[in-house]
Amino acid sequence: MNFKVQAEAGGGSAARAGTITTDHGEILTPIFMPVGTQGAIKGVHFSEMREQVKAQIMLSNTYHLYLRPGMDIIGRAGGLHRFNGWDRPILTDSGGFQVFSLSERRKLTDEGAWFRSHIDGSKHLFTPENVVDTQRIIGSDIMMALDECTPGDADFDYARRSLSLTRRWLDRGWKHFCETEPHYGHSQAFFPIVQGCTYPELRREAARHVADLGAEGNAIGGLAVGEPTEVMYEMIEVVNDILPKDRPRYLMGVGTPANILEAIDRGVDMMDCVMPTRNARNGMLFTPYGTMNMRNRKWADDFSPLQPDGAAEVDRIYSKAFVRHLFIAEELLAMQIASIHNLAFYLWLVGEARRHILAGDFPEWKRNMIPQLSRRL
RNA sequence: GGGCGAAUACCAGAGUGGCCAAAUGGGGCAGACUGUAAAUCUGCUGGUUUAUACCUUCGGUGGUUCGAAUCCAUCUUCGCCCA
Repeated sequence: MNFKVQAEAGGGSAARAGTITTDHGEILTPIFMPVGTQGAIKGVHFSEMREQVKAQIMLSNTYHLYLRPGMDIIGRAGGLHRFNGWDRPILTDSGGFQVFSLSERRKLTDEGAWFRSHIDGSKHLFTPENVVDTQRIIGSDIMMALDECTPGDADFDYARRSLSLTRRWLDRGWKHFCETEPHYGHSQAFFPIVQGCTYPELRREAARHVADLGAEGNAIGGLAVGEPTEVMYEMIEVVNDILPKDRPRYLMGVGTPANILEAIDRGVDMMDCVMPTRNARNGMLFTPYGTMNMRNRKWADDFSPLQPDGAAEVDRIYSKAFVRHLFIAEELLAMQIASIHNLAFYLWLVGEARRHILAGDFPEWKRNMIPQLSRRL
């Protein structure tokens, strides 16, 4: 994997535009990565991902694929790319987020994280090493370290101990990564993750440790997990001050359209979030002019296109009234259209950010966009 | 012409003497959703800007009763059956 910075926004902004090169193709940054937890983007075909969403890389999840269909199947398929047919880059999360989201069904030890499967209750141990092995079998272009995603409201003592565990796990995972080889002939990168909750001193310490590793890219985790948004922005600044500028920075699990622009402004290059797809399934559309709840009666006889100037074909061929009808009638197509729309919008948003960074007017553009994005139409 | 049944909030539909402003669904409104155990969850939905409070409601009218959506009489409308 290789990263080149092409332009910096300047004018008080840390935003930059770059290119990540992987064996499965190039990624123009800043980039948003649609989440396909189980190897599939819910409700969206890969042809739609390519032609309408214009996704350049997708996310998948080690925990889910490990449980189902299991590594035997993924391995025999020849890795996830072969298994699901997506030939562009794939990034896999390690299961660290499940340490957080399934907290009541897991137990953390120094050895690793014990999980009870959410599917059948069976017990499984994730270690920093076996999570690397699993991601080798998946064949993701970018694999993530096993970490504890610390809740945003953790007290200092908990956050300190949690970070210490994440750091020990990271050292072991990194070592194991360096000692093992890819299985399928394409190279794989390993991203360490900065934790530290909302405590700047912990974040700095974690960022220094991560930076010292010299990985091909670095991630910021444990944000948008309960802390105030302003605190999240502050943590991004604190961390990005330390993380190397010549490596991509990945802010994990963030966020709203406004969050994404603020993160880019602070020097983040990669982001992912379930929001565009999950909220789509729940009837919410994001647009450059605000959000729409497609179940509202006010769209019942609005026969204008979803978004006349939208990035996706669905924006022009389907009307608001029709999509509202599909949601009320619980037609599957409603969620498919909404998911394609939202992902296409997110990709449009980061694409515009990149364009404005290159054009040199990113700060003004961002300032104008932010108030619009959170309006309710 | 005769017989039977039914009329409940926006819709459907429970409730058959007090715990009923009235279950439940739908619809409507509002909110949530951030490295996906989520096509999910929460709240409101007669009025009175707050309410364990008051007022107006269960086809119309008139009764019985301390008390009626619930019982009685009658009228109206609708459905089914017999002529």
